[in-house]
Amino acid sequence: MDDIELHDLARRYRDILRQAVYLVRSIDADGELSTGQVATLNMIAAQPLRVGAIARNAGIRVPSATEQVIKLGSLGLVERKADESDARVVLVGLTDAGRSALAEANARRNATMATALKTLDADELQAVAKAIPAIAKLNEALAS
Amino acid sequence: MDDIELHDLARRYRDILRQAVYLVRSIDADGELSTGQVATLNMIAAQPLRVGAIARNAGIRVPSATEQVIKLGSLGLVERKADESDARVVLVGLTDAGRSALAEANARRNATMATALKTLDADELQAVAKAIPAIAKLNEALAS
DNA sequence: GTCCATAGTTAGGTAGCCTAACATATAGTT
DNA sequence: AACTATATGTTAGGCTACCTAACTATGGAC
Repeated sequence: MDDIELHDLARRYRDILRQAVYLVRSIDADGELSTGQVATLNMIAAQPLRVGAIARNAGIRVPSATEQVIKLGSLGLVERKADESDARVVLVGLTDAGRSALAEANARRNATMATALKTLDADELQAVAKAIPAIAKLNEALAS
Repeated sequence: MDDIELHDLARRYRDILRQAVYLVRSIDADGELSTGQVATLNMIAAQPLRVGAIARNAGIRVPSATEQVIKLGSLGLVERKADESDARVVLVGLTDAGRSALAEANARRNATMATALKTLDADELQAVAKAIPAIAKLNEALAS
């Protein structure tokens, strides 16, 4: 694929992405938890993470992550634990309430998306499914 | 495609989209114009729009659009004109400076995206290209 | 002409990000 | 062991972009 086509693809991809960004935000606005909050909860679902790791994964600075953690903590969704081997470290994990709030939020968001996906025909669904790994790779390339 | 698969696709699609949202923001952060500002300028590139139309297209409220227009106006990128047939209406159009700033911003963003696209192989590029119309349709479905 | 609807602005508030400055803990050096 | 440099978070203060509520001015219906 030559440069001209590549630039055209870039333009078209950016166009739909811009729209999608807005839509994701509006889907998320339905619930009580913001996009960023759900993203943070998802991150620590598998195992507790330090504040710095949350910041890095979310693409924000450490003080912003601290803020988020404080907020989520005051909502009772996360808890802060000490790291046994390093007293500087704060480990942030889900509470039971956090776990169920996350499950609910994810379910609602996925359901909305699934409903939208139903409007696509089989070929289009196939196209989206096939593109996902490529987009994931693209995301990685953009991240660096 | 049955419901279970659909929900799985929804989840995976939401995952990469969430990442992409963050990346779009970080790409945009490189320039002097914010994501929203460029989106607004793009909107009025073809023909001047009223403040209300800008708000609707951008998915924001009218007062927020007013703010944006004021900001862009003070940067000399847009100009406000009266509508001849309705004195309540404010038409917002690009100035020459706005047009060239927009071209520059788009070029820079597309170039960044094109560079990232170069890391994909032919099959992956094909997959992205094919998915774009489907995603556009999906966006429409989500918008309603 | 009165009344309601529409277009936009102004005022005031909030969420979520930022940088700079700080406190504390660890690790490395002598 | 003491001294210094590095790493982890928090606090303080500020900015942008959004919001709702209240307002002004124009337009349209009756």
